[in-house]
Amino acid sequence: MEALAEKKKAILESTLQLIQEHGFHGTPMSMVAKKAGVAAGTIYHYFESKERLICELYSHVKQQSLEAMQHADDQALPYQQRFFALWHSLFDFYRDNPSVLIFFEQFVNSPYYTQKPLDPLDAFHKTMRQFFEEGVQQHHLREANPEILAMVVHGSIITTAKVHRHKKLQFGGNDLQQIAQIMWDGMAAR
Amino acid sequence: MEALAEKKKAILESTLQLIQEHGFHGTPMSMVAKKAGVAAGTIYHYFESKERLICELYSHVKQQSLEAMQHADDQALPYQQRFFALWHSLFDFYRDNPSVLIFFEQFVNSPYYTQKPLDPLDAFHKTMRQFFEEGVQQHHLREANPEILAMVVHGSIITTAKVHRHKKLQFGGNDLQQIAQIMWDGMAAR
DNA sequence: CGGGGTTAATTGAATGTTCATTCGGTCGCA
DNA sequence: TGCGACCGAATGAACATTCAATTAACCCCG
Repeated sequence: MEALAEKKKAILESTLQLIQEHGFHGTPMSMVAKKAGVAAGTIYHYFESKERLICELYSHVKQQSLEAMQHADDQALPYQQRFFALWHSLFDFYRDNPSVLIFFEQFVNSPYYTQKPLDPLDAFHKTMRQFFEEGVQQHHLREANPEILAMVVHGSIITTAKVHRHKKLQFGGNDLQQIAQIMWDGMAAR
Repeated sequence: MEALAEKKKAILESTLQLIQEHGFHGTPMSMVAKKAGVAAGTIYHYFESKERLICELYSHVKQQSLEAMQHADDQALPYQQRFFALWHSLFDFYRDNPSVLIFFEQFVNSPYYTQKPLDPLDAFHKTMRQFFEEGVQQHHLREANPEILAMVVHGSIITTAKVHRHKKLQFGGNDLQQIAQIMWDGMAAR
C-alpha cells in the first residue's frame, strides 16, 4: 500500500509548505491539490474535510518533533549534558523546518486547537515531562513542578527559533549556548 | 472628533473579539460589522481593506501591551524588584486580555507580518531592550546581548500566559513567582 | 494463465455558498 | 446647498466540497 501512502504524504507536505507561504487562509484546497500533483477530489479520498486535513497534519508534525527530540537523547550521558543536547536538538529541528514552526504556532492559536479535546496521549508532552521529572527526582534541578519546567524550556526554544526565523537577530553558536545556559542556570538545583 | 472615532474603535474591538472566537479566518467583515453595530460599508470608510484593518489592529494592540508594561515600572525601585514587577504586569495583561494574546500570536505567524517591513520604531521592543541594557550595564544581569535577554523573558511570559489560557495547568501565585524567579536566576550576574 | 467481475483510487468540471468589496443613495448638519 | 458619515443590497470572485465518470488493482474461477 505504499503508493497510497505516497499521495497522502504528498498532500500533507504540500499543505505544510503552502501554509508557511500563504498562511492558514490563502491556502485553498485547489492549491494543495496542484502542489501535491493530485486532483482536488483525491484529497477528499484521504481526508474528510479541510479541517480534518489540518488536524491530521498537526499530529504528523508533532510526531516529527518528538522524534527530533528523542533521537538526540542519550540516557547514558550526565543529566546536564542531556539537557543541552535536548535544547539544541529541538532548536535545530525548528530552525531547519520553519514550516513546522509556523504551522504549529498557527494551529495552536486557532480555533481548531481550542475546540478539540486536548490529546491526553500527547507523546511529545509526556516525554518532555518525564525528562524534567527525572531531573527533579535526581536533584539536578530545583524542586518545581516538572510540567512548568518543561513548559518554560520548550517556550525558550520556540521563542528563539521564531526570532531567528524573522531574522530580527542572527544567532551565533555562542548566543544559542548562552540562552540554553540561562535556562539551565535558572532551573538547576541551588 | 475623539482620538479614535467611536465607530472606528468599535470596529477594532469587535475584530479583536471575533478573531479570538473564530480565528483569523472565520471572521468575515459582515460579522465584524454586525458586532460593531455598523454597516459593512462603514468599515471601508475607516479601513481600506481587511488586511489594513488587521494591520492597524496589530499596532493598536501592541500599544496597549506597551502601556501595561510601562504602567508598572517604577524606576525608583531596586532593579530586581523592577524585573519582577515587569514580569508580573505583562503576564497579568496577557492573562486578562486573552484576545490580545491570541490575536498577537496569530498575526505574528501570518504572512501579513512576514511581508511587512518590520517596524523599526517598535516602541514596545525598544522599551524592553532598554530595560535589559540597563540591567547589564549596572551589572545586575550577566554580560549578554540585551536583545537576547529581552526575547527570552518575553518568551517566558507569553508561554506561561498561553498555557494558562488553555487551562492545561492552573497556576497559583507561587507557580508564577517561581517561573519569574527561574528567569531571574538564569540571567542574574553570577 | 486469462479474462470477467468487483472494489478502490483518481479525476476535474459543476455546484452552491461565502465573502470582501463596491456604489448609489440617505441622512444630518453647517 | 454641500459635504462627509453612514447604510446595506448588489456584485463578482474565490472557495470547499460533491459526484458521475474513468482508470488501475486485484482476485477468483475456468
